[in-house]
This record gives sequence, C-alpha cells and structure tokens, in this order.
Amino acid sequence: MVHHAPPPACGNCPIRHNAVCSECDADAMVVLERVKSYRVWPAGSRLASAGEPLEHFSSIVTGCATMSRTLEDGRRQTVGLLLPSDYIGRPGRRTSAYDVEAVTDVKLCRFERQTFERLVRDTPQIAARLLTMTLDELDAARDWAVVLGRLTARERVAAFLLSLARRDAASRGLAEPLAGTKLRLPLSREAIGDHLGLTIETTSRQFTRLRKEGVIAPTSTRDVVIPSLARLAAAASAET
Amino acid sequence: MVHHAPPPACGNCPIRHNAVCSECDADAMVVLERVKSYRVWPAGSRLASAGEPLEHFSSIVTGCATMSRTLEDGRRQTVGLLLPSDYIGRPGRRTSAYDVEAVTDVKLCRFERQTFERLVRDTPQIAARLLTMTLDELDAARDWAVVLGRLTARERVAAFLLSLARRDAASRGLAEPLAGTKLRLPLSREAIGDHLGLTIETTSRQFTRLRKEGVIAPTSTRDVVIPSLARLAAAASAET
DNA sequence: CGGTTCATTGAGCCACATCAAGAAGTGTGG
DNA sequence: CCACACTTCTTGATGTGGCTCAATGAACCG
Repeated sequence: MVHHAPPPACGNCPIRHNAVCSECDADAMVVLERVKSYRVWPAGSRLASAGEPLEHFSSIVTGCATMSRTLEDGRRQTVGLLLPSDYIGRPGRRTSAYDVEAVTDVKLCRFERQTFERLVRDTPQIAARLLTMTLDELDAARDWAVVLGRLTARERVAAFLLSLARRDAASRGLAEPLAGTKLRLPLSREAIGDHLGLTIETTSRQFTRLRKEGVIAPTSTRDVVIPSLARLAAAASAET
Repeated sequence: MVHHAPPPACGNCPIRHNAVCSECDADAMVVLERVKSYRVWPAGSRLASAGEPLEHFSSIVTGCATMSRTLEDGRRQTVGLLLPSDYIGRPGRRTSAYDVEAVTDVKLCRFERQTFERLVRDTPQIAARLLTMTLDELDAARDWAVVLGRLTARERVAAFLLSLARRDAASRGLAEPLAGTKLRLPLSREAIGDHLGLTIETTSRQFTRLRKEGVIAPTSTRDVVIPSLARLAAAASAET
C-alpha cells in the first residue's frame, strides 16, 4: 500500500483556502511546500492513540476522521468530527490527547512536530490562522456541550444533521445550506451514537422518527435529503 | 458603586504568571500597563449576553464567573467555569457567543477590543500565550464532552469536584491536589447542575450519596473535604 | 422571628438503555 | 448470478437512571 504519496503542489490543494496555511503569502508557501509531506490512511485505521506520542501536526486534505476517548469499561465518546482543513495534533505537545481514527480513507498534509513549532513561531500568518481556527474549534466544542448536556435524543440527531449540512455548505462557500440539500453521512449509526452520547438503538429510532415526521428524507442508510432547513433547525431546537 | 478602580501595578498581580500576559517581557508589560483597565462586577451581574456586542477582551483577576447558553424553553447549559487567569471575549469577534455571569464578585483586567487585536498582532509573546491558553481550553472542553456524553450522575459530580480540586492545586503551583484538600464550592447546587447537564435534585442526591460513601466529607453545603483523591478519581471514572 | 432563598428528600413517571430478534445491506467464493 | 457469511441497521420488549412534581428542612437576612 502506498503511504507516502508524492506531494502535489499547494496551489490547487482542495483546502488551500481553509487550512492552517490559508493566510500565507507566496513566500511562506514556498517554505511550507518544502517541508510538508502527505500520508494516506485507509478507512478504519488508527492515526493516533490517547497518551501515545504524536510526531506530526497534520491537516485533513480529504476524507473524514473521528477524535474520541474510550473509558475502561468500553463507554466511548467522540469529541470531534474531523473533516477537510481540520487539524490533528498541537504545537507544544508530544502526545495525542485522544484516539484519532479514519472513518473513510484519509489524506493528510503533515509537518514534523518540531518543524511546525518553528513555523508557528516564525510565521505570523500561520500563528494567526492557527489561533483563529482554534478559537472556532473551541466555540464548536462549547456548542456541542449544549447538545450533550441538554438536548433530547431527537434534538441531538437533528443537531448532528444540521451541523453536517452547515459544514457541507461552508465548504462549498455558501452562507447556509440550500433547501433540498442531499447529505452523505460519513459515520455509521454506532459512530453517530458515540458522537451524540446515545446508543446505536436510540440513534436509529430517532432517524426513523424524523423520517416519519418528514423532517428528513433518507434515500439510503447513508444518504439523507433535507427538505426544509428550517424544520430541521426547529427539530434541533437551534437558536438560528 | 465603584466600577472603575484605579489600576494597580502588574508586578504584583495575582494572575501575572498565568494570564495572557504571562510570557511578556518588561517592554511589553509597559505597553499593557498603559492600555489596561480594571472593572469590578458584583456577584450575580451579567458581564455579557449571547449575541450582544462585547467591546473588551478581559481576564479574570479574582472571583468566578460562568459561561452559559439558555434555550428558549429555559433549559440551560454552562459551557465554561471561568476562574482567575481565564479570559472572556476573543479577538476578531465583536459579539459574545455565550452569556457570562459573575458567580462571586469578579475583578477583570480589560483591554478595549481593537487595542487588544493590535496587541495580539504586534506582540508575539501575547499571541503565543493566547494560542496555548486556547488550545488548553479546547482540550478541557473536549474532556468535558466525555463527562456530559457518557458519565452517570454520580460520576459527573465526582468529575466536577475533581476538576475543581485540580484547578485549585494548579493555581497554587502544585502538580496535583494534596490529600485532605478542603474545597470551597463557588457554585450553587443549581449552577453545578447546569454545568453537569443535571437537575438540581439529582445533583443534590449525588452529593448526599458521595458523602454517605465517604468519597467526600462536606463541612457545609459550600465546603467539601476530599479525604482521598484516588477515591474521588475512581468515582469520576477518570483515567488518571 | 417571619420571609425568602437554597438544599434535601420522597414518590412516581418517562426517556433512553439494555437485551433480544429480525431485516437489510455488503462482500466473497463457487 | 446466486448462496452464504458477516456486518450493520431496525424494531420490539423490558428495565432503570434521572426528571418531574411536591413537600420539608436548613440557612440567611432584614
């Protein structure tokens, strides 16, 4: 299996305008281009383990991964869904705080840890972008706390679909999802349950319920059409 | 009431070595000293409201505040407990994403928003410290997702007490809390419930239960002695 | 010392978990 | 193309942890 693919040029990288490099000028890009490397992980593989060394700072170029923690007795909670332009690892820490697993095949753009720490220190454009992204992630994590702490099972599933629809729209440069958006679910029912703090059975039942209510129109277990964004948002008891 | 207290010197500020300024050298401190201002808020007052303008970036000098969101039907979730050296607001955003309320009297060290954005841009020491603090907050928020998503009521209360004990120890420069630590709870039972995604009744019942089990030894409703940190950590089903 | 707020405790209920069975989808070899 | 195994999803039956409703108790305060 080919793990170390030849690095394509940054110019037509799909996450050029969203990733940690997005504020870099041409000079900075030359440096990045020189020190970056790519790595492809197959679906289901483990990219990092909680407490274990993590020697790279990586951005997701394509694919989807989850960040999770599993307790001794097997209870698992996903703390983050990683999509293109999201990053894995952090400057100033040599171990991963969570398990990271590829949900689909995942392509990473990586920097060796110390190299990246130097980049952050010496390139204000990267430091600024990394700060903005981290602040956005922090807001997202806090918003998710409301979902996990206070929403019902039905609301959680709706909130999950809403967040997927919004990220999909954002990645296409839209302010908000279009009516009739078709979503492909990257996660299995079990993985969705782990993300929502629910069991697989409850998650499945809420999908059925939302379908019967007409809030969603699944075309297969992994594909969902959103007839009305407003109705979905209402089901998620979202403010907006 | 005195809202605008005369700024004391940064040299003997209680959060000098933990706050966003902690990596600044003498030159940078001179600048901060010139543009900072203090403000004191009484217990119970609202420092910011979700969606409303927030014209300062502030650090908590003394006291305790909560960051929360309330749904239309009254359900409330606290997404962050703010203690000395924690910050409120973020560069690049003119509104607050959450409600912020003073739990005790709170003293803030503030910078006007645009002034602070300039400081972040021009002072690498501040930018670097802000990034580190934000990454730490992000990890804390993700850890909290495990608490809200997967722990039982008993485990949540234990996890809350454990996190308080650890922050108390850290603020005293200790690696971990001492055996027999006495904690003062800044929050009411209701506020603890809002933080843990529980009702006030369930929260109260778990305090009673942990007391009967000998995991905690309350001396009043607001004061708790931790006889054994290991037992508390076990009750929280914490990895460490 | 009565009024007010906050905390505790009890009784009953319900949303979600658990346990269990089938159904649908996916892949492999003949 | 089908047969079979295997995984994933759905649905049903039952149990239970935490919520709701309600009352009492404790602390604080004018």
